[in-house]
Amino acid sequence: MRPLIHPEIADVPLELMLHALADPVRVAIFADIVKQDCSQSCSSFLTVGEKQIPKSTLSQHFKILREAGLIRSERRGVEMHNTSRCAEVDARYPGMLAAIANAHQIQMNAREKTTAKKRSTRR
Amino acid sequence: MRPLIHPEIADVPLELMLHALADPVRVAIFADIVKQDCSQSCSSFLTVGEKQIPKSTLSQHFKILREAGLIRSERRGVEMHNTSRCAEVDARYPGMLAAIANAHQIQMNAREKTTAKKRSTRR
DNA sequence: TCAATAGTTCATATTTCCCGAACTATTGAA
DNA sequence: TTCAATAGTTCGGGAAATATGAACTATTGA
Repeated sequence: MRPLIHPEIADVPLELMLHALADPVRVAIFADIVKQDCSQSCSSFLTVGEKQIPKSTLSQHFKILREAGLIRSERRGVEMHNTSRCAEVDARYPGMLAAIANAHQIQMNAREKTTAKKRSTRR
Repeated sequence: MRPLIHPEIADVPLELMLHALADPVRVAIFADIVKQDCSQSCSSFLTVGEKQIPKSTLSQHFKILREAGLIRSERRGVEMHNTSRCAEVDARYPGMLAAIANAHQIQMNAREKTTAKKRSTRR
């Protein structure tokens, strides 16, 4: 099993970061890791929203976030300890990750509202 | 020839916007349109950086930016008039596009420096 | 009416992505 | 130590998304 790759932020093209966040599952995972910036095992994301994510897919998603310099993953016994690298990224690209995480939250809130409305009108 | 689509910002998933910007050519085009927020024809981007972009590819790129709600394209005679929709996006997701455009600029500056260094060391 | 210019659409070859199956690594128990 | 359980990774191949040449459309100016 090859070692995990954690690139220097300076070596990550901006597009790679944006690509990593340009997926509903990954941006949700990332926003979650940022919010409660303590450990987060991979398997705690086997369901994201309503969706079930297969283990192998999840592993790929974490790899993409990792190699985009957005998170750091360390083994802690049998499971993984994932933390965000926000501070490092922020030093290079100020405010970007915060703005994206914030946007994600805004979108979630907007969705919450519309699904609540749908429920109340029996749709 | 079917009419161009300009969705409401509220109808564009955040991921679609990020996806649109997660490409080196598109983020360069977008940053340029934002910077000098006057007209920018499509064909003014037939070369981006060092790269030659085929016309058909460029057309796809503009379509993706447009349908992600990031730009507005209007016909002006024989060519296209592209403007950013930053203000509208900003109303929903404050600061996000500015932070990304800024990040792109920072990356460009960093690259400028390293290529200058390479040139000076005869590489 | 025609040629020139700017962009779009279509077809398809290529690339990327998803996910089941098999594998690896760590731990705790027998 | 061996074994079972748990957490994650890797691999392979089918599905989906991209890139681009060729053909097309729309507008203008001669």
